[in-house]
Amino acid sequence: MNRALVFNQHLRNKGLKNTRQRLIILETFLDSSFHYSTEELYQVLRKDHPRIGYATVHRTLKLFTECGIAVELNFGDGQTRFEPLYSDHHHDHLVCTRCGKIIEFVEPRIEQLQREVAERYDFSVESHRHELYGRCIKCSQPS
Amino acid sequence: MNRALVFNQHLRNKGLKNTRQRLIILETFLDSSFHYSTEELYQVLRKDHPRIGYATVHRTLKLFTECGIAVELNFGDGQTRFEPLYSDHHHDHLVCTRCGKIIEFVEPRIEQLQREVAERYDFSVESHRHELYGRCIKCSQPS
DNA sequence: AACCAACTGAAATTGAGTTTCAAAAACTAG
DNA sequence: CTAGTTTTTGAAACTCAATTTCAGTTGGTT
Repeated sequence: MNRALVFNQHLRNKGLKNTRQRLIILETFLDSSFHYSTEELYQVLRKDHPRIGYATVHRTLKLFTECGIAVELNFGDGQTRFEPLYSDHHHDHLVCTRCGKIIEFVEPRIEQLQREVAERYDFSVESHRHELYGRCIKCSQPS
Repeated sequence: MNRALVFNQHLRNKGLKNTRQRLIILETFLDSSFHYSTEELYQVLRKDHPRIGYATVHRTLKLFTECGIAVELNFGDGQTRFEPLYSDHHHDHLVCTRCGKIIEFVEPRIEQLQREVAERYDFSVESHRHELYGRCIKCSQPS
């Protein structure tokens, strides 16, 4: 999946415009595998593009989510984070509560059990959230 | 586990006082299996106890969390919800995105796989969050 | 080139959560 | 029981991320 293309399609579909700011934000966002919050991405962009406003960053991240090239994540720190989707490959997260490091994991057997649980309750699943919080290896070393 | 007792212990331990408001909030909270947000519990309490303030409800729910008789949950609707803990029995949630219904589920095999995943990344888990979002049986019937 | 709808960025607004503060209530010691 | 001390309460103020507003700007279409 070419994410820039998907984004442009989305703009066209909705009669939106292809602006300089949106391009810059898209590139910066996709070039990183970091899980940015709006504020963090805004700060990064400000270095090279001081004229781009916070509201524009916010609105553009919402557009990314709308067209499926990003997902909103919430790790309970009071900030919504946005993760660029590199593929259709689903994964979940380990979140270090000390250093904030985020590790992605894939475990098909868990996915399968989720389907079983849903069936047990006649529930049709649209999405899920699964995060493990704790200490990454560095942060669990004795200091 | 007697939750009222645990709460009283907690108050004593921290040199806090046993007030009328705290007792009322505790009873109302435990008498329901509902997953209240602060606002919702406040509205319920207001019917019989119009003098109890929002801030008191908020602070009391925080106390419940501190002493372990409640947990904070966040289902992505912008409101923190509080779940009374009836036992030490861990469970996760199915959340209906249409009617808001919350179903609790237990699946030890998922818990086991979580431990395996954590081990794979040398990660020591402190807590986790696992929610499936979709339609409950009523909301997936053709209307 | 002209037009118009969409966009931008600064500032204002929203809303959940939290804190403040003066009056009230709960405990403690006498 | 009473006085004294500390915590609590509730209303209002504040915080902070998220969202909206709006006047001036830009994109892209004719």
